[in-house]
Amino acid sequence: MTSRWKGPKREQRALDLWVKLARATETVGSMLGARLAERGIGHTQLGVLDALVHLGPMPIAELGAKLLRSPGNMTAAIDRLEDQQLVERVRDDADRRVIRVKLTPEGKALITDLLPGHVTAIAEAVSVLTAEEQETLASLCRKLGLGVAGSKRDGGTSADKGPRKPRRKS
Amino acid sequence: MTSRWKGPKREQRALDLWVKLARATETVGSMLGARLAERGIGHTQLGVLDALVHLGPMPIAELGAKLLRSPGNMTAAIDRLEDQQLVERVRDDADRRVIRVKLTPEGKALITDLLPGHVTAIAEAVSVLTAEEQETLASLCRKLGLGVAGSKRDGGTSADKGPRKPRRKS
DNA sequence: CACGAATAGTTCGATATGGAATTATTTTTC
DNA sequence: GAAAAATAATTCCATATCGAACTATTCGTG
Repeated sequence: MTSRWKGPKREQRALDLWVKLARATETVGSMLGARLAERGIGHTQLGVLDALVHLGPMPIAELGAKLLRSPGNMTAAIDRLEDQQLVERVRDDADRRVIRVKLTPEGKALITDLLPGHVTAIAEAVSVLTAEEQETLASLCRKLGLGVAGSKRDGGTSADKGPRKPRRKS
Repeated sequence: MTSRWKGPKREQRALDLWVKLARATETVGSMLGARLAERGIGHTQLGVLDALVHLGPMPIAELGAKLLRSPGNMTAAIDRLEDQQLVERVRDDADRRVIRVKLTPEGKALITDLLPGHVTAIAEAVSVLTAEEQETLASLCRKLGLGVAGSKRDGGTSADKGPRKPRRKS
């Protein structure tokens, strides 16, 4: 989008970068997504299963923080996993507000079965780049991601934090 | 997701790259999305308005091809733009199957007003990288995107093309 | 020229996602 | 210790997105 921007070179460069970055991510992402869809799970659900198998049962909020997803989204994602009997919700006795999400044997079996192929697919997708290029790309992405996320935390020009969301027409 | 993968180095590298690429894109994308949301439009809708203002009225299918979106998605996106009176549908007389999407004066005003700030936001977001880094990143993303998209076109191991979508449990 | 294939859009059902309001349960503060 | 503030999760609403089925129209071929 927004091709041929007739602004300063600095903006042309930024725009060009953003278009290519978004395209590449979307292309790889939808390819991986197609694989996962065959097993009936999405990116976020994979993330949940992966976190659970590697780190053990954990509260929903913690999963949300790790995967950068909203609470409502996590509830929905876990609902679907629960529908498929891949995870179960376990109320925490110490703090009864929290619910720990736990892999079922089926869930564990699925993620164990799925991960190797998923990683292989990623490796294949990025194999158009040399090892060195991959490392360069990863490093630049890291810098970019951290930079943007960091400046988002404090870079605001207005110092207040009150809710100021204009409600769109119903 | 899928941190600490204990596979071959090649896969570790690929996984690390994918995680960082996806994160960076998502971070920048949601930041830009927040800006656009204040004006009531999403990424795809911006893409539509942008294409129309730069290239003139065009059929829905053409927009879909440019923006890599499904037909159904385009219909929905244009519905919303039409609700806001930013575009209008014009039936083509020569070929009555096609509908040309056309900017309204309001739509033209909005996109004209919106683009400069959008590009500035992108430039700010990527400003953590030097000009050279931006160019390197863009070039690697281009190579990656083209490589994956290209191999997707022919890389299939099975030569048939029949519909073989296993229907998930309703 | 009629019929079947192709093409443009839409509709429908499902998942994905965020944000605001709500409920339940702590924790904090006076 | 009770009211207030904070926190965990859910619910509700709107948008986003895809794929498959469907409708309308055009094209291609015998």
